[in-house]
Amino acid sequence: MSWTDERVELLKKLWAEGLSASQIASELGGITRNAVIGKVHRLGLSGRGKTTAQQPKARKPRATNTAPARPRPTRSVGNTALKADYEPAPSPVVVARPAPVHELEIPPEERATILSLNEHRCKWPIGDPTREDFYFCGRHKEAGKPYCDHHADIAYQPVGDRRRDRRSNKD
DNA sequence: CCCTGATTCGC
DNA sequence: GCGAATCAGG
Repeated sequence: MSWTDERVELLKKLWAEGLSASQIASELGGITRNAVIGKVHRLGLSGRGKTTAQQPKARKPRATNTAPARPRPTRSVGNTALKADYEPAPSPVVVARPAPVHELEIPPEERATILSLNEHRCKWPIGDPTREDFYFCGRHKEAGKPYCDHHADIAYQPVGDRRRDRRSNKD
């Protein structure tokens, strides 16, 4: 992708609005946060209020010449599997109905937004996806699974055997 | 570990 | 000009 006028404008706008580089990167799509930051600097609009002012410490040595020895294994961009990749429930037998927001509180620090959601966080949706206060469970889970143990339990109840102890019917 | 922006420098 | 790699920090 290239920096078309449109994309640059959007970048300026979002940056001005205070979005983080990674957020902007995902908004623009097909770009990494590094690209965004790099562009921001080139445009001369860095230093957006508060940031970690950096001091000219010992710069890194860097490869001294045409070093092809640089291992660069397809760096997977942070939050790749989001938005479009989101799957409600892989289970063919049970529909994981997002529970109402009330009764279902995950500590804010543990919640996952579209941006912090990753391979290690539970993708159980909480709340109404159309609302701003929507979020994902986000608790740590085993890699490879979509949900944390708790929510996996709910999502995978066998159809003919699902009504097990619903206790308080909380999430 | 997750994230943030800042900087360097090979391309 | 671009942006990955790296750095420094939260």
